[in-house]
Amino acid sequence: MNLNDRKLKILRAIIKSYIQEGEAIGSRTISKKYDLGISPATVRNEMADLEELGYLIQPHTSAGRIPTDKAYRLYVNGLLKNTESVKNNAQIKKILQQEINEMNNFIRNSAKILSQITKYTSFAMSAQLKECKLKHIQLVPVSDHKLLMVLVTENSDIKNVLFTLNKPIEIEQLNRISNLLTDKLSGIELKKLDEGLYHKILQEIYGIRETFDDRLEEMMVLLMNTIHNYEKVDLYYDGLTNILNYPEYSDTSKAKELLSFVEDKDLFKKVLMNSDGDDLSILIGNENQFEQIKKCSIVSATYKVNGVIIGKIGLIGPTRMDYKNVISMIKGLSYNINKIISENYMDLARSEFNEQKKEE
Amino acid sequence: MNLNDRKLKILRAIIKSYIQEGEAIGSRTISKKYDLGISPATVRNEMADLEELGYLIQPHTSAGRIPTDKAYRLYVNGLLKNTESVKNNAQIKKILQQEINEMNNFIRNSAKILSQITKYTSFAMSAQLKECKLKHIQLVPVSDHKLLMVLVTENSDIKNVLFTLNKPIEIEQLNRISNLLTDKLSGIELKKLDEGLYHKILQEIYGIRETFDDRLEEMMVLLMNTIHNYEKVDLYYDGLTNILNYPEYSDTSKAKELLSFVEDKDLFKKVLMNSDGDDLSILIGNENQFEQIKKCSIVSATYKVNGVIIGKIGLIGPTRMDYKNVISMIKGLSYNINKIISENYMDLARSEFNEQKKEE
DNA sequence: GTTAGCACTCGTTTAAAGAGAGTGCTAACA
DNA sequence: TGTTAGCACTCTCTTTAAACGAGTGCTAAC
Repeated sequence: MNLNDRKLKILRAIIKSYIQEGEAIGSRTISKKYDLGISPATVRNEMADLEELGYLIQPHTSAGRIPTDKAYRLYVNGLLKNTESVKNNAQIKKILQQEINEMNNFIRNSAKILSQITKYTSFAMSAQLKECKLKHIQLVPVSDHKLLMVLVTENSDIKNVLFTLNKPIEIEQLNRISNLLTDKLSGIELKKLDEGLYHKILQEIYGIRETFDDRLEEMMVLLMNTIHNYEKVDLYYDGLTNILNYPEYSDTSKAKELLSFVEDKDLFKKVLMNSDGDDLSILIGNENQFEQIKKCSIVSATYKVNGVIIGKIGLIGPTRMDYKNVISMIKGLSYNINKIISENYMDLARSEFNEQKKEE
Repeated sequence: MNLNDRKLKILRAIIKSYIQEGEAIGSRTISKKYDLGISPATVRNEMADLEELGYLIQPHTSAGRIPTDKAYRLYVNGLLKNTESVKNNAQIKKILQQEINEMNNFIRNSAKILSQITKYTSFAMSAQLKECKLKHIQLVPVSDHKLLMVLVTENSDIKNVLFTLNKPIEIEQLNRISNLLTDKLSGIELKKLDEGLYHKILQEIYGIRETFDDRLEEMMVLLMNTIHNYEKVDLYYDGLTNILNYPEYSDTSKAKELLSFVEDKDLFKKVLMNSDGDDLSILIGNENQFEQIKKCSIVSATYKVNGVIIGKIGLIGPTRMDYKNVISMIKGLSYNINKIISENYMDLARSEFNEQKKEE
């Protein structure tokens, strides 16, 4: 038994209907609404076949049928081939108009708008520091025994790390050390900064000036430890309560199960870090690793600087998600995000910048 | 008609029962469980009086009675007089054991633990930048046209602000400007930094060195604008889904109403900023300003550095909140937070520091 | 002032009946 | 051989009615 053209048409009709209505659909409705020119009885036969093939299930005898994860996967794969991406959506254009200064805010705002448009729960995750190359290191005094290290990566990402010192240190010395660290460490991928490289760099430094700074070694050790322990990945979500709009979660205990899962950032980070690094990743129902979200789908896209993935943005919702809309939205969004990031962080021409230039 | 001793006892019994069970309570149960030595009929008479006085209401004729906001207020005021605060709670002590480097993380963790202990939704809010005095300013290059300004306040709070420049600037110059800004602006309350003071400072600077830096004025303007527009207050919450445990919110639409309200950080910030600056603030039901949370109570405490309030931490839950427990928890928590903050950020002796010292 | 007794109220639970949607199967049709 | 009408059957959801029960307010007695 094969998926002939008619079966496909019927399946698509069922999927579309279920995505919209959220209720099992019967043969009569299919043949009437989606006029395929065949009678309910014929549709019934085909539906029985589709069930046998694993694309449909019946919640109970006298109900209609609903699509399985397998059906959604087929449907989504079909959608992905005819890649349409919304580039001119008015709401997505709002994102373009944002004043973007801080990357984090920009991404968060984008996620917020995404959830508002789609009515699903959106999220945004930054990449791990380890994946990045350093560009600049600056030490800033905070109090006598507290010291802030600002790490600027080549993607123009900024990380703050606070230290506790055992004795105060003067600003001039901080600046000298900052410059030295920047000089020696810029361009190096943080994950490569292991014991070996660390000693090599220290050697180099001592090679230049025999007795430079008694605090330098302490700083280097702290820096090393920090980078090795810095697993922190920012995770942000918005529109959590959108989940409560869907009848799937009208039962509070079901809603709680899902919301608790999403609220647990560590858990949710695992989900996202395990999803592949494709530009567009779609995980449908059982394709998810964790039990609590096996009735959900997650659609996410990456955003990049210099071709390096620096984060993910996407949506989570019920498996009967409006994939068509969601995919084109997220494609359009990530296209725009990447465009804006490169305009802003690659120091290319930027409208605002050009305007200011004229006035000089 | 007055609130005599017996009425008070009965009212307290009803409140305690309702807080625990969440269900209207009748005269029979009161007289049996809380053996006050009076019959149900007598309790009934008193309950009728209490209803007339506005302390109780009946959901419907044949139901028991539940306390009104007025009753909770009376009860809470009573609790506040006999100030007990949990200082030795094992779970709160966990907070003491945290490794605290960054203030934000420390406060967030504390809020997280608070929600885990109490099973309500916790929040933590940082104070506005404007309220603080500056201690150090450091400019850090991010890219050719991006510049990071790190502001360190006297409370050792750290704020990052990103600028877009219209032409690149060298590191040496950045450091010089940083030093100058720090020199001139440290100790000044940010909200006092208005047009007048700004010009005065610029004059002073030009007085010292006639032509110092052509970029200095640009920096000052940016700084000014930033500080004036920097309304950002961090708001964090945890245990959002705890709300779903309470029968009050077993109806998804009710849950959604409340959760959406809390999720809207701007709205929730307003609530918190309007609450008084007392060490402990309790808003019960209708005492709240916004319709969406008039069936909730909010209990919050402040935390301080140098006597200046730098944030609030607290809980939101149904009006039948376990005030007794919550109050003592939050009191104990804020006591410990303040203790830890002063130990860490006032550069007083700290155990870890002392241990390190020995090894020298 | 307190309490037992009792009629009354009203939401909740339980059971039964009915409606409705949809199916699978059979037999007839093109 | 594929398609379709007809029909009995299944199962959930809704409706209706009855019984239940918790709690009250009032009255009269203690």
